[in-house]
Amino acid sequence: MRRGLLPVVGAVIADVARPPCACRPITIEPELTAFRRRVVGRTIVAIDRIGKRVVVRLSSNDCIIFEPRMTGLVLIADPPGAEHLRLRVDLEGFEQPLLFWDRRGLGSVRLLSPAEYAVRLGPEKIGPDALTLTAEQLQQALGGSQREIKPALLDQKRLAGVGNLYASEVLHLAGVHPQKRCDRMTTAQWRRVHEQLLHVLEEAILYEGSTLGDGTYRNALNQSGGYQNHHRVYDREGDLCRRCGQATIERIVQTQRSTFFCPACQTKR
DNA sequence: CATATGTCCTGAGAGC
DNA sequence: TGCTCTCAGGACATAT
Repeated sequence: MRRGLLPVVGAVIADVARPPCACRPITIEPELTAFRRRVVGRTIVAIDRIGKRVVVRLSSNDCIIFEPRMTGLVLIADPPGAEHLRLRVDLEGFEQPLLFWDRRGLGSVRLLSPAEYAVRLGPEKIGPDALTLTAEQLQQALGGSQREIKPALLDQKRLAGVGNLYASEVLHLAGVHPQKRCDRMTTAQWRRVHEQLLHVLEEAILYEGSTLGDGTYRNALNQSGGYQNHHRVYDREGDLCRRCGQATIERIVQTQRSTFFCPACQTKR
């Protein structure tokens, strides 16, 4: 999503509007009048990412934080539908505005000053990023926990950027059972989890994400991803494991979230 | 402090 | 066919 938005770096914001929407409004902070006053005329100097959020850095040093959650999209293309368009950011000299579209409306858009950013998205709130931390940092972040590894991988305060789908995929390739307790993992197992964390995320980025059955995820140009065709366990309950070719994929629930795994490839030991 | 649970939202799909 | 019900999961507030 972030990479697809890079073409708007250098653009000047001309206006911001909240298109009329029959659905319940999402969180936009501050309210639109103040939001507009602080962004119109500013230049987009960078598009960054912190954990799962898109960070649009402005020449004022303020940042627009897009938090898409499951169904939110940040687009520089026509959205998937006319409904559920939540915010439009017009750019000088650009045909296409920057859009925030969110079918379920659990996402948000926030304009943060550097001081607000430091508090709300500081290291207390967002842990080291999954794409850049070392195996030692991963073990340091989660190794002392008594929780099961799979829910621990989703704790954004300790490790940023891993979602439910990818947690299952990573553990399958690492050969680690999702119910394995963090404090009972060996250093070799942490190294394998770290290795597959990078591998899965980099591959998923290469394929532009996973567009599941409901068709929600699209890249910044409103194109489908392709990684769903490479899933080894996610949403494959009852199907044959692609790794061992023997066992079938099982589904369990951990802290209210689905987990998929192969009972043969992923040992509890 | 460390974890777990309830909540928000909409539309797809299941089951009748 | 059309209705109701369940479920999907990311982050945060609240509970244990």
